Amino acid sequence: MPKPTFFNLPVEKREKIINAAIDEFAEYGLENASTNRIVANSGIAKGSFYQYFEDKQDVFLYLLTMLEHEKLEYFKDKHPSNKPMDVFEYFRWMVKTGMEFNSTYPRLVQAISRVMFTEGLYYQNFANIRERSMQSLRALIRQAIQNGEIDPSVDADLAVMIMETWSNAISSYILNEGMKQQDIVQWVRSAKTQETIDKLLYVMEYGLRKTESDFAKHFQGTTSS
Amino acid sequence: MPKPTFFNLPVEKREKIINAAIDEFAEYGLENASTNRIVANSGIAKGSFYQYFEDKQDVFLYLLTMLEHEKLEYFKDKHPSNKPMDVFEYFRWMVKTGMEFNSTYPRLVQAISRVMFTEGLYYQNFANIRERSMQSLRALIRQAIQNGEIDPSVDADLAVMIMETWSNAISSYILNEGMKQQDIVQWVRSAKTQETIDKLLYVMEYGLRKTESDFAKHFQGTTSS
Amino acid sequence: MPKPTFFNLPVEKREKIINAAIDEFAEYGLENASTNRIVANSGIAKGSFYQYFEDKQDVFLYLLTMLEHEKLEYFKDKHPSNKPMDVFEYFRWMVKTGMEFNSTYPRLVQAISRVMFTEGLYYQNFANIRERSMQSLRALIRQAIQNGEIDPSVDADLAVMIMETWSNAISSYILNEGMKQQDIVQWVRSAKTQETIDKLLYVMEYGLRKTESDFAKHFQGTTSS
Amino acid sequence: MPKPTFFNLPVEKREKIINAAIDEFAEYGLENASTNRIVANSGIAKGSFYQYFEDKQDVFLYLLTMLEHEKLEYFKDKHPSNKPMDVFEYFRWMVKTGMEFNSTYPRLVQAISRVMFTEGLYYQNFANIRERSMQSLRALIRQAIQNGEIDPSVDADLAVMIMETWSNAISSYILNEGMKQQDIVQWVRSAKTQETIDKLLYVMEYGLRKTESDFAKHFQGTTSS
DNA sequence: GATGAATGAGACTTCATTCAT
DNA sequence: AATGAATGAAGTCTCATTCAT
Repeated sequence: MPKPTFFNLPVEKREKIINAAIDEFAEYGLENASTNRIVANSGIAKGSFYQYFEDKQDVFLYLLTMLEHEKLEYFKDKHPSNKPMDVFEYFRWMVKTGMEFNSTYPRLVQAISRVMFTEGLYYQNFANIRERSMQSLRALIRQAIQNGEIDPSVDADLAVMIMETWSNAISSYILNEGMKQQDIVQWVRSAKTQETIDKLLYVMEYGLRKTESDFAKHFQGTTSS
Repeated sequence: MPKPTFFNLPVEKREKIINAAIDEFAEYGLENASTNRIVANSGIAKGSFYQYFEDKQDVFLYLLTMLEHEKLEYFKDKHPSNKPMDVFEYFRWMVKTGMEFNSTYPRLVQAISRVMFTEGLYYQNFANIRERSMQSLRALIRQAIQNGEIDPSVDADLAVMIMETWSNAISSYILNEGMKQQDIVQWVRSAKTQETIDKLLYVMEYGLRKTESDFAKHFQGTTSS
Repeated sequence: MPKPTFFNLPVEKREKIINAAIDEFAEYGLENASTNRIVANSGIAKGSFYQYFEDKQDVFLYLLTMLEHEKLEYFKDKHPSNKPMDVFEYFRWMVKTGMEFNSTYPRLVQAISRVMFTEGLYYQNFANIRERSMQSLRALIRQAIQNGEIDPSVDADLAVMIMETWSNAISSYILNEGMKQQDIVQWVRSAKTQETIDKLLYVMEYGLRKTESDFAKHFQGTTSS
Repeated sequence: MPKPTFFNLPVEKREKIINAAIDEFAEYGLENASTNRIVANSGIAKGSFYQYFEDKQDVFLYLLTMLEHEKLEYFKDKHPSNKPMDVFEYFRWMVKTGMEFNSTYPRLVQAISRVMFTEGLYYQNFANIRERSMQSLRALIRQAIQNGEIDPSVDADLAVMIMETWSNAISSYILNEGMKQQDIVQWVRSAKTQETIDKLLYVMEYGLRKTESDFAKHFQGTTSS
């Protein structure tokens, strides 16, 4: 985490540094990011960087908490407080709200995705964060299986993996396409984009949902650990 | 491609170099791979490396063609020649055979996946290879929609993306889990692993397959370009 | 041009670096100059070199501007303001003042001459500088032909080439001999050296000067483009 | 000098090697010439090179003797046996025949000039060769002064330097211009080129020749060592 | 005699980090 | 608190030369 000196800086300067860092990570990843370029693009001195942060990774970790914080705020505002939702409705709301959020901070999301996907596995610190967000999804799904919303013959762990995969896939698909647009926020909220998301989610949901499907017949008595 | 000098080397030496390269790419990706470490782990002189290859990327490209070649051989042997299959049966066969193949060359597959996923976007050369393999899948799916095997209200491009996503997700899931096992080949062929794959494929298939599902009702008249 | 960091250095250090660079270029030329040796002889770290300069050529370009600057200053002081001079008097003054200047900065001049003569042709940057100084000479000579000071049957371009050749020849002759002397400045200003220069110039002048020479008879009606 | 193995080679192979070497030296000079490229362009093995020659310099020295040999042959054939000539006539004949020779072996001459001018000073071996050719010129001039053909107030050493300078200047001027032509041999022998050479020589000659010039008056009683 | 693989020194350059001012 | 010069390790790549086959 940044040192106190960083938070004593005037907001403008802080933002300049953060933006330079975001651009650097988005472009080069964490390992290949150059602190030299970051300070050059921030207009701060080399030494100052090390008075604000421990090192490169420290900056990145801060971006990560920034993202978490912003995401929390964003979701808090949008939470459909009183409607009762089944797990798929909930997941759809989560994914769609996530997309909206991503389109609001596209560079930040891009930078962090870039690093998490490519180098995240090798940094212990990141593994923890990933694990945390997975656990809440797993709890949700266990509940859904108990509620009879998800076919019980589908393994809970598999279901988590499936939903996580979809969440990531949709995210990166939307972000990639969106970066080509002029106004990404508007594009994400457009009817056509929303329909695309709906279709993707529907395909997933239809595969998972408990029906009088053949699923049980196919896999009866084989539930895995 | 490697220079002729490389192919004149004794097999042992060649394999030592290749293995060192695979380990390096698997661990660090392409950009961050260190030729210094490769030569150190190969037990060859720094100058020798450049008598065998143009540069780092040259080595990687060779691994790529190696993989393509081995995969082709592997699939050729296993092709179920005379059975008529629908697209899902075909896909299931492809994915399963792919898994088996991957478990036979796990390090190589891991190294290449690592690079292709994370840095592939930035190298024009790789984009072409990726595009080539996507096209055959796209043709397959167009055919399947015409044959009435896939719900036509699902966009063909989306279906490609969905199946590709699944293929990748299953691959990396199996590979990750498999690397923890003692005998990865045996583990992949075990009944339980095969069942897991089946479940994942089934969920996908059930989402996509043309049924009297609500899919058409949901999205009728909205088919996008 | 050097980076600002270079000019912030204490004078001593700057001179140590510059001297090491001059020695290196004088000894090895530009292409073969070794930054390794330069830093070793400067007593600076390898990385520091690249905080002061872009690269080798950057250092050399700086030496070039240094020379131009010093030369300008030197000539400004010595300009014989009010005497009217014909082209040969002017050329003699220029050459002699040039020799004096060279003897003041012999190593620098030597280093730069070395590079300009041998590698100058291959660097576009240098070609321009050379061209610039030639043009003023050409203008001078055209004028002299019009004034009847130079035999018009000598081609103007040839005359330029002749005078340039002489200027260079005298320069390198004097510099070579001078480097063997203890006190080069004093040696250049000695009566004997000055007489040698006079003789060389005289031979050239006598060949070019318009007289009732046989020149016109030899080449009448044959003036080439 | 090349080892005996070299001279046992079939002529074709020998020429291929020599031509590759000439091209390399002409392009890169001696220091920067790459034996790697020479063997590549010769189509011979790396080791073979060192069975034919000691090293790079050995090849170059051989080119030098080749040039000397060819030049001698060329001049022998063309010698105007019975005409009595004064020193200037002789010099003119020498320069013009030299030009013709150069145009017959332009690449070889170019390669050697390139190296001799730029790096020759630093190789002791070359200094000797240069000295040898200068001595014959010096003897010629001493004779000419005694014969009363050259103004005795011009120092003999200076006269040598002057004539050598001219010889070089004309050589490089003609070679440079000639390399731009389609048929360099024809171009050198053309009336116009010959006239240019004549003019240059005349200017030199007129400066040096003993006349009732002011030269003696200018420099009387000052003859230097 | 011919080959070409092997070698390690040295080329240029970038890097993250420290520390005196 | 801010600066930016200093550092040397590590990066990729080329080189001339040797030597076992």
